[in-house]
Amino acid sequence: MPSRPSPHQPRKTPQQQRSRQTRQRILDAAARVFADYGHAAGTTDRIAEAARLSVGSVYQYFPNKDSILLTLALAHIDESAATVRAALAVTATPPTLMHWLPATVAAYADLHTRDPRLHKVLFEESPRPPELLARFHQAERDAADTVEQLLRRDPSLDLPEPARNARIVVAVIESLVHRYVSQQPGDIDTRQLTDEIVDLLVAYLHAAQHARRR
Amino acid sequence: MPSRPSPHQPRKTPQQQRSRQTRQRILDAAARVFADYGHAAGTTDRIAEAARLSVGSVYQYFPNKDSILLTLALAHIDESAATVRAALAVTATPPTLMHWLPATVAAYADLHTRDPRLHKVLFEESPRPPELLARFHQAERDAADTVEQLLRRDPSLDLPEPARNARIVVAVIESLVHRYVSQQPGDIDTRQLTDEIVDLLVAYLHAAQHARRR
DNA sequence: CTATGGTATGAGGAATTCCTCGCTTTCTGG
DNA sequence: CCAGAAAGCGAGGAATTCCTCATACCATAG
Repeated sequence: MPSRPSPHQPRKTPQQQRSRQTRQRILDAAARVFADYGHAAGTTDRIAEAARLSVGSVYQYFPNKDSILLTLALAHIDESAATVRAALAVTATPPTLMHWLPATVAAYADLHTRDPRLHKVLFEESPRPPELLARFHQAERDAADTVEQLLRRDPSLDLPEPARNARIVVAVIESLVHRYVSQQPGDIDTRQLTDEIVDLLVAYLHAAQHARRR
Repeated sequence: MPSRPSPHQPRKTPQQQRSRQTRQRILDAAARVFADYGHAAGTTDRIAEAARLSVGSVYQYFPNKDSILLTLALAHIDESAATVRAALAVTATPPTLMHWLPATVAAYADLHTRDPRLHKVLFEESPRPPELLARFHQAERDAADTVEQLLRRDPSLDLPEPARNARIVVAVIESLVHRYVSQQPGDIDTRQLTDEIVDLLVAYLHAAQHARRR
C-alpha cells in the first residue's frame, strides 16, 4: 500500500484571500454555535450550517472538532492576557494600588461578562488539553510577575513576600470573576463585583504588610 | 391504542433489601465511571458493567443517564451542606472568628479535594438542571445566613453590613476552593490553601469594620 | 482561453450511544 | 413446595455524530 497522505491535515497555508475569510467565518460561527448549544450539541454540521458552508469545507480548515474548540480557547486566553498586560502597564510613579488594581479587575471582568455562555463551554464543559492548560498557566504566571513588580515599587506597601502575595491577588481575581461568570447573570453588576474584589485585595495587602510584626 | 404504562418510570419503591443495595451499587459504580471517563464517555453500558449489572437493570432504577448524574450531584451538595452546618455550629460564646472560620474552610476544602475529578464532572462538565442550581443556591444562602449570625455575635467585630459581608465570605471560600479543585493537584496542599483563605477573610472583615469611619 | 491547483460540496460509512422489551432468574409468603 | 412478584438480563432498534472522499466549481497565471 502506498503511504497515503495523512488525513486530518488542514491546509497548511491559506493561499487566497478568500480562504482566510472563510477560516474566520468558521470560527465566528463556531463561537455562536457553541455558546448556543454547548459542547456536545455543538456539532460540526451545525457549525458548517451557521458558517453557510458544507461540513467538508470546515474539515479543510480544521482537522477535527476539538481543534476548533482549542483555537477559540487559545484566542480567548491571548486576548485576556493582552488586556491584562495593558491594564497593568502603569506609567505613574510610584504605582499606587489604586492606580492599577481597579482598572485591571474591571478590564478582566468586562472581558468575561461579554459572552459567559461561550466561556463556560470553552473552559468548563469541554476537555482541556495540556496545551491549553499550559498557555493558561503561563498567562497567569506572567500576570503574577508583573503584579509582583508593581507591589514592590509601591512605597506605601512593604510586603515580606511580594511574590506569594502577587500569586494570591491573581488567583482571587481569576476565581471570583470566574464564579461570577458561571452563575446566572443578573445577580450583581460588574461594577459592584469589581468594587468587592478591590476591597478584598486592598484589605489583604495592607494586612499582609504588617504580618511580620505579629 | 391502550395507554401503555409510561416508560422512564423507575421502580417506585424498592421492595426487597437486595434492591436497595443494587441502587447504591449503581451509584457507586457511576461515581467511579464518571470520575474516570468524564461526562460524555461515562456511558450507561460502562456504568452497568462497573456495577456488574446489565444495562436493563440500571434502567430499572433510573429513568435515564442524567438522573444518575443528578442524584450524585444532589447527594454531594447535601453532604457539603451538612458538613458546613456542622462546622458552623459553634458553641463557644462569644463565637470569635478563629473559632469557626479555619475549621469551616478546612472542612469544605477537605470535602472537595477528596475526589476532584468527579467533582469537576458533576459540576462543570455536565449540564446543570435548574433543580440542581436551586439546591445549590439554597445551600449557599443557608450558609451565608449562619455566617451572618456568627459575625453579628462576635463582639470584636462591628460590621456595618454583616449580611453582605457574610455573602462575600461564602463566595470567597466557595470560589477559591473550587479553583483549587479544578486545577491540577499538587500545587499547594489543603492546609496552605486554608491558611490563605483565612488570612484573606480575616483581613477583609477587619477592614470592613472600619469602613464607615473612612 | 485554458490549464492548474485552490476551494467547496454533501451523501453516506463507521462508530457510538441511549434506552427498550420480551424473556429468565431469584425471592418470598402462604 | 409453589405461585406470583420482584429483580435481572442483553441483543438490538433508533438516533446521532464525526469525518471522508469522489466530484465539481472557480480564480488566476501564462
